[in-house]
Amino acid sequence: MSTETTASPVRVRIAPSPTGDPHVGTAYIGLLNFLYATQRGGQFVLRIEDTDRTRFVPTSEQMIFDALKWAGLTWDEGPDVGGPYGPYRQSERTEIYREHVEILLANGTAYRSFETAEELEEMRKQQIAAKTPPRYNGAHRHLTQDQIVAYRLQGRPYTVRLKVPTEGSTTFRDELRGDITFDHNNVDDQVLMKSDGFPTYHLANVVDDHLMRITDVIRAEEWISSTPKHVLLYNAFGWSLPRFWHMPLLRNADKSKISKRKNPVSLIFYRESGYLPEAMLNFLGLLGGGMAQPTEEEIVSKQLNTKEGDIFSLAEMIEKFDFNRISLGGPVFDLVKLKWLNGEYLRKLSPEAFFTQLRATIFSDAYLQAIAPLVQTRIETLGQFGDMTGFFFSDNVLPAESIFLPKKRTYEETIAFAAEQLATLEASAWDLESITNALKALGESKEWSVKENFMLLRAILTGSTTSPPLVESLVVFGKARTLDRMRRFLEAEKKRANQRK
RNA sequence: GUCCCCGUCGUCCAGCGGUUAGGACACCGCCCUUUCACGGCGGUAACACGGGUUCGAAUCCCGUCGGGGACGCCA
Repeated sequence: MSTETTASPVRVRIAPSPTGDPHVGTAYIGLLNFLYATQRGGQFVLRIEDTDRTRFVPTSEQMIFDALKWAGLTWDEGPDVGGPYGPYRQSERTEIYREHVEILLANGTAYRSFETAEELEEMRKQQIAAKTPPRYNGAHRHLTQDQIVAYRLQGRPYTVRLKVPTEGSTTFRDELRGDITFDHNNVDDQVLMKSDGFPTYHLANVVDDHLMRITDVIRAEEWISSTPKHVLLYNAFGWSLPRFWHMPLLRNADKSKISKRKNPVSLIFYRESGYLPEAMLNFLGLLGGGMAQPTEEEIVSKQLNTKEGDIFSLAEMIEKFDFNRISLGGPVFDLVKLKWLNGEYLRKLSPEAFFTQLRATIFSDAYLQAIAPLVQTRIETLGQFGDMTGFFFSDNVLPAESIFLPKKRTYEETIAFAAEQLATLEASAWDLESITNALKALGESKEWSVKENFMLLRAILTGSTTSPPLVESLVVFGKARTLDRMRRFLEAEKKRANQRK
């Protein structure tokens, strides 16, 4: 693969979107970018891609910073630390994108498109029904100047689309896979600027990568099929291309792209559940190859236990991780192996350090202080504290059917309702009032009494019919762990139901 | 459906034309042990299939099949 050195220093970036909890995939790609830059004495940039106002979550950006720092990754430039190529938040760069869209409009590589979202949706539906590839039909590619002026005078909203050539193809080099070619009739006229004036990923990404002097785009494999659009954009601006490295996608056990339905994907979850960042990083470094296994001689000379080949620090990854070793099959994110690794790290700690870890996370003063008031009014001896709060400190809480099933409900409707509760909590802000209101609204719409509603959730969360106040407990236990517990409950019941059949 | 990517034990990796196909997790057994875990020892288990190329193919080529991704005014 390419080993040529460029005159310019290596600059890479990760570009997460603040749309929810920081994702384990962001940490994975972040680690890879970090390693690549560090190994080459380059810079690692963090850019926040917050151009989708409909999915924007205000607390998310800070969580991304915190989670990446927790994992042990640091960046040289970013919204929080600044840098010479800022701003590093795309919502603060809209003027830049607007100027660049004008360039494309002027040189004829982009055009205005006046269809509404509804019209396009209708078109897509018809195409899918007709089993043809859903693609923009190019209706407004050749509007006359008069028509465009007329539409604009009417105040009709418009998007700006990339004018993909009708003939020919685009070939680009993927550093891991070699040349990849896309025929232009398989490349859609991508929207570059939405009617709200915000750019789409494709435009913002290319413009920013160029302006921020990014030399290597290291991102997930899911971007391969939009890379020709990006290449066309670089060409339209007359810019030179960065190198593209598409990393294999993390997978669920069934090989589909990793998703929160089938795996805990929130880094917050791992932090709050007591995973060590070193173990997480080590595990991510294991996925996709990259780290050479020790040779037989090394095992002998360094007296390595064979399993030590799987255990390595960030420093060792910086030293040894080799991008040309990466294997292209999407690795399954295997929680079982992560847990084993985490256990290895935990056991290696000195007793003092282990205790410190415990006190910093699962038995932190803050956590205990939040829990204490929930039991004080109902406690008789301090010794009962554990009895009343065990579920806060346990990982495996699975209620028996006799506990969770309401008297007047069937098993099926109960499981269905629990799934609704999960969806509701997932969408809810994590405070007493929001959760209470969301849960009650759900109960009303499905005609579940408050009692049935809350008792079911209580059973899932605590494994018991008695507990400290439910919603207060939820708040303290945290969103990430609550959702995980509910998903595990649902998963366990699904398995149980299948076995009964 | 169309395009693109991928294909070694259940899972994660080794293997780069000649290996009894190796290691780790998981699983099973034995040892250690008052229990459980840790630790130690051992075991089950894979080159998707079919054609080439070659003296020789897990390794190179082609096809088939299988898996995945993309096809949004999401990223």
